[in-house]
Amino acid sequence: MNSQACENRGTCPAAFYICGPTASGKTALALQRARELDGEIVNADAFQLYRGLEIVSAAPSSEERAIVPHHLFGVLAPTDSSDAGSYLRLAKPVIEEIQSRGKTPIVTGGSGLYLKFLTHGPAPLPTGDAKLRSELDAQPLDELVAQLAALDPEEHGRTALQNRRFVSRALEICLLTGEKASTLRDQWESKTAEISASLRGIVIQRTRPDLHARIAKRTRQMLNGGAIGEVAAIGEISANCEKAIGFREIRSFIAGEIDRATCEELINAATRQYAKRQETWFRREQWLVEMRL
RNA sequence: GGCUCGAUAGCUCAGUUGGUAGAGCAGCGGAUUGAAAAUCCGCGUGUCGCUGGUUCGAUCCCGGCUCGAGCCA
Repeated sequence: MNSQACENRGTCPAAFYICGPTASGKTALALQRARELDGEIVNADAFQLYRGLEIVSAAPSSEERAIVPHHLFGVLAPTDSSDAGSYLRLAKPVIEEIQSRGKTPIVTGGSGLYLKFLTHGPAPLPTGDAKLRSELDAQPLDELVAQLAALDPEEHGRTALQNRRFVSRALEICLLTGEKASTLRDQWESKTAEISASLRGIVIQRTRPDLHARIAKRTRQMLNGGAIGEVAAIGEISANCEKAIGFREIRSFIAGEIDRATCEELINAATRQYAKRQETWFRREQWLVEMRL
């Protein structure tokens, strides 16, 4: 089906995207497609970018990586931070390089925002500023909301004002650029539809009971397969990297705060919730072809 | 065997001086362009153990039964 998608595009080798919720089987499918298409796999998972979290982030094994070329796995140190913009800067040259050799990049991952940047390009917005963010974090939410209302009434009107992250980001854009966040965002919005029309990819779908069973099985394999040692071995870690599902729970288990069964269930619940958010995200990406497994 | 306590949502529990019930967690739906495995919004999903009785009306009061915990034997 993707070879056909490729021909339709007329500019083979295009990139092919494999998306879907965590534990849905993206890694296995990517391997299969890569062999069929003589392709190479490019990571689009925010946490598989990190080194030292291979087990917790369910990164492809070294055996799997040996089958076809894999890119952007374990390229960041645990002390590094990442965001959608830096991912785009990392991934774009890699993808172009693969294409230049006549191979098809099989971009695989479940980080919706990262994929969005890759497929639809960055908005003309500034990178997050750590110093400004910590200043904004120190202020009460209603003050941030009031500031946003004053600087950019339109953005204020369409932002979820209970969401501190969204409010501070909107404010950050205004303060950093001296322009209105609403205007800058509109510039990006207007061009996304035509971009979507040129993209080819699939989103894996599974029934909830199936997905939940797969999550439970994978969590158990992780815990039995070295995840605890992996977390114990990690030294310094950035606040960004620390947010990997499983990391905090396993640390808590190692510290004796929770027992192993609780640790396992907490990881399962967090993973199920994440998977649900991913499904909601990808449901909106209408260019993705649904693939029921 | 006797006595006491408990039995309410998937789980842990609250509650109704008798008018068919609500929290947390789980779950479900959604938002989401630079922290995104993040952050935020919405939704209660129920034979109130079973069975008789009292009552206009019982999840609540009374009797019996079942199961569980504890105490005494």
